[in-house]
Amino acid sequence: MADVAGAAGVSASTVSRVFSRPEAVRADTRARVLEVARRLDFTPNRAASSLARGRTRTLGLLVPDVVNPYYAEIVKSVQSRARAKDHALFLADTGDNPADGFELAGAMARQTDGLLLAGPRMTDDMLDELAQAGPVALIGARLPAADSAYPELATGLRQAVRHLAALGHTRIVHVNGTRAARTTSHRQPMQQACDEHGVELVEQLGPFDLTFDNGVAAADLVPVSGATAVIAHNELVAHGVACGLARQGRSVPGEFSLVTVDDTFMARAIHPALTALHIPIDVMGVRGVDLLLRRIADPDGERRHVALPTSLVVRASTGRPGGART
Amino acid sequence: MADVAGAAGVSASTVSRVFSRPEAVRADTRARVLEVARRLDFTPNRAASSLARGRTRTLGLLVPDVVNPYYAEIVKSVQSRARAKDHALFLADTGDNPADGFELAGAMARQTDGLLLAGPRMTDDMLDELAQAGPVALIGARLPAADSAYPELATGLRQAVRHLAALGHTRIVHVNGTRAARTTSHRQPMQQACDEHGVELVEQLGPFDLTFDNGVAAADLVPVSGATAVIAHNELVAHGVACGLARQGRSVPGEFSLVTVDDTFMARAIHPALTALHIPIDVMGVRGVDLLLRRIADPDGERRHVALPTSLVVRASTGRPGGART
DNA sequence: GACAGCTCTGCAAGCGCATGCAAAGCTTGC
DNA sequence: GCAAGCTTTGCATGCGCTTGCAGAGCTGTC
Repeated sequence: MADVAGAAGVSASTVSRVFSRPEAVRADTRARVLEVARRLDFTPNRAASSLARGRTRTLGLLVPDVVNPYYAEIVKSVQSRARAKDHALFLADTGDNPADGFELAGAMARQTDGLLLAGPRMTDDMLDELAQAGPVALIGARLPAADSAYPELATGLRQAVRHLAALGHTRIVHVNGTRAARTTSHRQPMQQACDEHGVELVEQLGPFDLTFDNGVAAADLVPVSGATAVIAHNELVAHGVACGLARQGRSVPGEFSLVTVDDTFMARAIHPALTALHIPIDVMGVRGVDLLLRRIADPDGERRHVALPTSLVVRASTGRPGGART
Repeated sequence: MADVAGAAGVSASTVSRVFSRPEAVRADTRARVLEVARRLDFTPNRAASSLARGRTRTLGLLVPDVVNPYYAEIVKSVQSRARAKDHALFLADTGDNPADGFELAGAMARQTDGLLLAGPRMTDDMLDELAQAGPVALIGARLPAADSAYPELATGLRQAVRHLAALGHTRIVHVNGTRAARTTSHRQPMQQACDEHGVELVEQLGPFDLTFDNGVAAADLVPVSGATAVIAHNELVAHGVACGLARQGRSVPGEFSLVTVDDTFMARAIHPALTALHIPIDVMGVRGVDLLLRRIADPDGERRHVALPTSLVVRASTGRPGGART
């Protein structure tokens, strides 16, 4: 920095200001400094800047599993937004273990300005503690402990039920996970929607997480449930169900209709393409970043919860029961 | 830090040493300091440490598209290895544009100790420049400019051809991309293997990248090619082909056999599960990180190129041509 | 018992940038 | 033409940690 200052005939502070608060420097000096900086290939050292400011301009993102396309899309969206806001992104893959996630989050909190938790796998206590310790925003889950951007699934689920009912289905299986209230809280609206349309609802809560393999296992139970349609509570499990049904030689949507919650590129990458409850993941990521940045700027501001609308995208995996023509 | 030093009755330097070079401090003082640090909830400030040492203990990873499971698995593996080696990971999604990737890489290089490039979408000149400027390692591609961990595809491809020939196929389509030598360099071994087994090879290099949509498009051309088997040069395009064939009502492996290069969870998440040329992505990520760390430690060491073995995993998407029984 | 050779600890000087404060330069109004 | 008020710049200090150097404490040897 000193070199640039010398070459441009100004003091180091002016050079510093050119990069940190450009509006505080007269336009022509600024231009001159920038020109010299470019010529000397100078860029402010981030570490030094972080130290002096007490800000790292870095955000941390924790996801349970980057390989899951749902989270991969969140990562993509968050990364892009963070970059647009001139922040770098630390990524950590926490796995399913709450303790690991908490520990990782703690470690990360110390080297970032704030944390973004997507699909957090930790107890409410842990979350409270993290949110207490520093800026935190949640993506894809709504919890009182921190700001959050989450999908408003209730109306979408209602839409899905209506769609199936309209096609003539009278008994639906809902393949759901068991991971606490965060995924089971949607039984209520589902049940309501079914009641409204005179559809029977079978909640299949198997003792499992929403994984592909468990979807395959669930597929075995579908035919014996007497239902003709399945709503899977995430896409991985939906693909498992689709795959399991195919292996049994069952046709979709001929014998069974299938709707998935979540809508990543994979829903369109199989045949038949899945009818899906679309969640605007990209928007969720953007809003998450914005919430976090706002919290960083104003640690004591009011807590915000942003609900994103979901909607049904009808594709090829749903049809009339029994394969009847419309 | 001063507080801890005071409370433990030592100087700040000792506290610093406890965290940065613990072996240089006597065991009992170390224990005492650690105890006090724990009690006061003290952790060394990364930014200050980075500034003083000139090392960030941070690695940067650039991928063209996190949503592509191939890269997602690389991210997972790299992240985990970096963490095991006590380094944090910056992630950037560069998209397909070489210039963007280069610019992002440059920005990232300045705030990390080294860069990991997975499936780099940039010109050799850009790569050279980056490698010149700082530690760089390549994942999934072998180029002279930098250390690399890459899949040795030739033998795997030969295996795939042998497999198809053994099943009775005599004409194979190879759906490949056009992105420079990095993906087209495998025509040679393919051709050789085909010659050895008396199989005709149709190289379908369409003017496209290896995306899902282009796979769907390629599927239209498969039936008219007269071939009975397809080898897709990455998994996305393979899924496109599978999907395209299914939409046309063609059966796999009944009418057409399909082999994919790359083997992510998606290969098993569709029906029929894809016969795949397995690439040990996790190992590749680990080796990439190790190569980079070694280069960081010894910037002038000899350049290394680690070839990872690939092998064919036979699943349900390949069979005898015409659906004949074995 | 003295001295060489260790190990362990403290001192002090940075690492590269940000910023409060004061000085210098400029504008505006009367 | 001058003072008040604003903008622009430089000085000096500090952010929290690392590390070369030197002194202090120890061990072992002759």
